[in-house]
Amino acid sequence: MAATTTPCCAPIAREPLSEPDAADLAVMLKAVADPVRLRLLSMIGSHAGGEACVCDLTDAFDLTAPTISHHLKVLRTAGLIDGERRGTWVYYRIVPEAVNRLGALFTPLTEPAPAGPVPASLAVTR
Amino acid sequence: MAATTTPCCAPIAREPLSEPDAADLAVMLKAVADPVRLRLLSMIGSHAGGEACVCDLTDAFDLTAPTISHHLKVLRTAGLIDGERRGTWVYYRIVPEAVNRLGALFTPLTEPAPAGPVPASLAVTR
DNA sequence: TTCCTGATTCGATACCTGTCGAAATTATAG
DNA sequence: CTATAATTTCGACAGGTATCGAATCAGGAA
Repeated sequence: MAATTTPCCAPIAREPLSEPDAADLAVMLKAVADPVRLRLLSMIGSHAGGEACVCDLTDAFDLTAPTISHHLKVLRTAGLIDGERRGTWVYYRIVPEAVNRLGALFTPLTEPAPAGPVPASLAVTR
Repeated sequence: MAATTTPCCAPIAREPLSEPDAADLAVMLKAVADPVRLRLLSMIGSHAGGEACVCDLTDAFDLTAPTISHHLKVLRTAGLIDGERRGTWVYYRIVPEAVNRLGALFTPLTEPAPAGPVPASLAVTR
């Protein structure tokens, strides 16, 4: 489901986001805009082997299993992680394309960029 | 206010995010996790001169002025934009450090990242 | 089979959030 | 000083969401 590697979207300060693109990205960002899910994503991504068992994740939080399961589902529905059952346990791993897409969106701007004349090279392309 | 250039945080898949860091980043991400605010941020960042007047922004949406003002406040509170009143109009511009911080968080991974040996030096800290 | 353990689904509840209309604020123009 | 325009603040309301306990599903072991 939703394995479509949508390329999409120049850096956020490059040109105005279209309404559909904004809506699409917002779905992904909403999934990440939560302390628990951020940590889950980080734990999964940094875990040895590139994947983590739900059993490992649950213990790190002061939350019940259903709640963790709910958060994992949100991340999976947003296309940020992918899960697979192997025997008794379920393993999740990051979907790199999705994370990279977010990284590309917030690509570095012109750095400190104090108030300058700022050449119109950054004008609205439109 | 809140001009503290919090460095913070390795790429999300590098090591598990600490609880405080996750909470901190979630605030910023919540601000961006909305279609309207995403477009506002994009319009401000890509506007000629690096700043945009509220009057310009309001017309692009099918929302009332109070609502747009609310969204701008959310973005400003999160430290993503900074506003300044000049005469009758209020101008907003992006805070590059904040956006860069998000970009760094979702920095590219090792690409396909299949199951590798990956030393257990990155286990869940707990 | 039957039991046990890991994980998800299902309701229910308390809280957060996006939106609006009305009122208040700020600054320019007559 | 009064009028007008641009923004913001203030309630208020509808819809969304994080969390839990209980029930359910999926495999492995006795």
